[in-house]
Order: sequence, then C-alpha cells, then structure tokens
Amino acid sequence: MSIVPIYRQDLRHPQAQVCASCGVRQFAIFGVLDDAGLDRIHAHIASMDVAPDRPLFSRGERGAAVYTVRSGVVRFERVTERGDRRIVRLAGRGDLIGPEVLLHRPYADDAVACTAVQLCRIPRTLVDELGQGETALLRELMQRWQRALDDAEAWLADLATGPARRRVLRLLVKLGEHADGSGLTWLPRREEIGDMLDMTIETASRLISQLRREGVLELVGARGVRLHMAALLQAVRREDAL
Amino acid sequence: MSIVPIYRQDLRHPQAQVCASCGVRQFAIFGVLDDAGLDRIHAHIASMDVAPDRPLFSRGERGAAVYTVRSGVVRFERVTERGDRRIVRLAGRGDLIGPEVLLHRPYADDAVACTAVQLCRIPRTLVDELGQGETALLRELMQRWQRALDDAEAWLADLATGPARRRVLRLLVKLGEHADGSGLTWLPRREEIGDMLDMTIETASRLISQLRREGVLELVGARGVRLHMAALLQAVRREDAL
DNA sequence: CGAGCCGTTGAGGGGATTCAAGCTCAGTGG
DNA sequence: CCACTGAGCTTGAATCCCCTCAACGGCTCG
Repeated sequence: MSIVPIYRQDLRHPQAQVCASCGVRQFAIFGVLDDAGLDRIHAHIASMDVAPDRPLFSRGERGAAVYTVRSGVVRFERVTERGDRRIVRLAGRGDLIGPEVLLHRPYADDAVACTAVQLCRIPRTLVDELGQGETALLRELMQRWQRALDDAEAWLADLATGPARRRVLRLLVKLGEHADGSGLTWLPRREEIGDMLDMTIETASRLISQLRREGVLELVGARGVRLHMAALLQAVRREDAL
Repeated sequence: MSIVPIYRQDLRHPQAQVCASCGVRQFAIFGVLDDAGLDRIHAHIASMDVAPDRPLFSRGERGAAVYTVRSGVVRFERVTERGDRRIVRLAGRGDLIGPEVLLHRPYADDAVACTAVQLCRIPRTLVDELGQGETALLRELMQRWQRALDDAEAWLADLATGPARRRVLRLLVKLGEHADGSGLTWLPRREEIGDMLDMTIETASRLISQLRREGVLELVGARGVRLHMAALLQAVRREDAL
C-alpha cells in the first residue's frame, strides 16, 4: 500500500494539478468545490495504491479517513455468524468508501481491493472543517450515501434472488459496468463468486464454464473476462422470461 | 390514510405539544433541534396513519416529503426484472423513510405498511430551508442514511445467506427487534416471508410450522407471533454451529 | 352456504451441495 | 530444462434440500 502526497503549492510540480485535473473529479466528493476550495484542501489529500486482495480497512476499525475510488474495484465483506464470508457490495470509480467515519463510527465492513486500486485518502478532520461552511459538500455527501444505499438494495434484489444461473448472469452484468472500453473486466475467483452469490465454488465454476461454452464470455488471463454483451443480455432476458 | 395537522400555536390545544413531547423525538430527525427550532417547523409537520398493507409511496414516484416512523413496521419492496417482488428492508420506530426526495430524486422503493403505522410527514422544502442554517440537522440526516445502509447490508448478510431454516430463524430475530414488551410482534404472511427470504410460501409455511412444534414461537391471531427468545436464540446458535 | 384467500401438508422431481477425482498453470528448485 | 508442487479450476456421481404441483382445512365475507 503506497502513499503519495499530492502537492499543489508549486504549480509547476508534475503532481501539482492532480486534484484540479483529476479525471474523476466530477464523480468525486470534492467535485462541488471550486478551485479556491480545492486550494485549501489539496495538501491534506494523499493518493494511494492498493494491490489486489489487499485490505483497505476492517470492520470495527476506528479509521480517520474516507476514500474516493479513482480506479479499480473494491469489495465490501462481512463475516456471517456462521463464520463464512459474504460479499455485500462492490464499489468502483467515483464511489465513496467508509463515510461512516465522518460520523465517528467504526468501519461497517471489511473493504478489500479486487483489482489494483487507486484511491484518494481524505482525512475525517478535513471534511469536518469544510462541512461547517460548505453546505454543498454536505449535500454531495448525502448523494453518495444514497447511492450506496441504492446499490445495496439493488444487489439484494439482483444478486440474492432466483436460481444460480440467473444470479451469475446478473453478476456479470454488474461487473460489466466496471469494464473498460473493450468489454474487458475483472472476474472474481470462483470462491469470491460463491461468497457474492451464496453458492459453492463448484456451482460457480460449472456456470461460468457453461456460459463460456455458450459464447457469453471469454476468459482472459487469470482474472479477466471479455463479456459479449449481446449474448449476455439475451441470456439474461431468456432467464427472466420464465 | 388519514392526515392530522399538528398545531402548536395554541398551547392549550390537546395536540399542541405533540412534537415537543413526542416519544420518538429522541430517535427522530428533529431530535437535534431545540424547542425554538421546533416552533419554526411544527406547523408544517403532519401526523399520518397508514393501515396494514397500504402503500406509502411507490418506486419512481417524485414525492415531496420524507417520513419518520412513530410506530409500526414499514417494508421496502422492489420488483425484480423477472417480475416477482423482493422485500429488501424493514423500517421501524425512529427510522427515516424516503430521504432520497431531499436530493430531489424519485423514491427508490415501494414502501408499504406492514402493521398499522403512525408517521410524521415532513415536507422536503422544510428540510431544505432548515438545512441552510442547521448543520446539526444535516449531520443527523447523514446518521439516518448510514443506518439505512447498514441495515441493508445486514439484511443481505443475515437473510439472504444459507439454508431456508437458518434464514427464517434470523428473520424471526429481526422481527423480534420490533416486538413490544411481552415479545409479541408482527408475523408476515407466508408469501411475504417468501419475498423476504427468496423461498416459496410452502417452504416458509413448513418452517414456521416446524418452529411452532419445536416451541420456538406461538401464533397469536392472524398476523401475530409470540417469540420464545431463549428457544429462538438457541435454535439460531445450533444452526450456526454447523 | 359457497367463494375465495391463506395456511398446511404430502409426493415427486430438479437444482444445488457434497464428496471426490483430475486438470491447468505459475512458481520453485534440482 | 523439467519434474515437482500447490493453488485454483473443472468435471463427475450421489445426496439432499427446496421447488413444483396438488389436495385439503380453516376462516372471513358476501
């Protein structure tokens, strides 16, 4: 986990304009601030890289920062009382991670990088200060919260319902939302698919193989898939039509 | 759905001090306001009653109000693309319903009363105005959002995981949280249990009957249960211990 | 009293799990 | 260079849980 401070004092510094020109600025929490607002905060924000399968934080931990995802995919996990893992949500580019620390609460989930992940680390105190004056910032925060809630409910309705094949297909659709231009995206390990969809690794494997044979997807390397969206969407529709 | 305005101008009016003395005030969104703050808003807040199985609002509808639950249980539903209903969350006393309208968004779910429900109806514009000055109110709002998010994820981890018997047991535990003093609480119809736990009404019925025979619960009237918590919690533990 | 809804229970079949055996492939060290 | 190893993936066979289909009983209500 490497941390790089983002300097902006010296505008000629190569990283000087990182925040202002950040590609995800429009998606990120500080998108509502003008350049002057950014000037007040840039020095406190750090850029971070997290390697696949590395944890960002753990449930119960009392953190002092929230994060914005610049690139990559992060998963939120919980351990059920039976002792097995359940993945309850994914976050991608532009999503806010760990807003509960702004309320001085411990993190609600384990957060783990799925792919290589780039983050902006935002100290809690920074948001506390800004929140005094900037109502717009608070509104933006509420937007994020609502989006997360919506994602959670959609996950429940889409990925926790119906037979295994249907759940896998819907997961693929959701993974497709994080794909790059060519439809190439991250494919979880079979065990992770199992923890997302509440099924065994064998069932997950059988279904992925079956969909590969049907031409819905193509495995690319160890952790990659190329989704053939036409075939995928058709398969989903066929599944939903009874 | 009956609506009763809450007056406070005339302190001798029987409903005059409803807001100030409201039993759920500490749980509700305006708990952070002092009496002076309450004075500015009470005239705009209406008390509402909703009968069981009556809708509060529908997904996609552009509402102009949020609600606080004073008593009763409300469920949030979605219709999956396959066309069947999925209940994604419950809300009880003190919970905030429909905060997405504060962001000028349509309601995210269908909301339906499970039991008889008492609500406070709070117009969006009121929160908008207050939000300008009262940062404390915005913070309180964020608390609600985070709680809802946490509930949604807990629902996923608890009620969408594992074999049917386990899911029913955990649902009973969750329903027990909304119970009155004597352990008497609302029991969903078999069909509703099915929509919560993704199982058929037959499976739900079999398991409820089985638990009744085991002495975990007692049916009381059409929609009531008395939970025997000791036996229930023991059954849950036995389930989790493999 | 019949109609309709809701809940219960049974029998049979199907889909997912369990148990088990190979397979692929990257990394390691002889 | 290549066997060796282990983790992850695949596939098969048997079992079991849950769904499907079906019949029936209790209850309310017109």
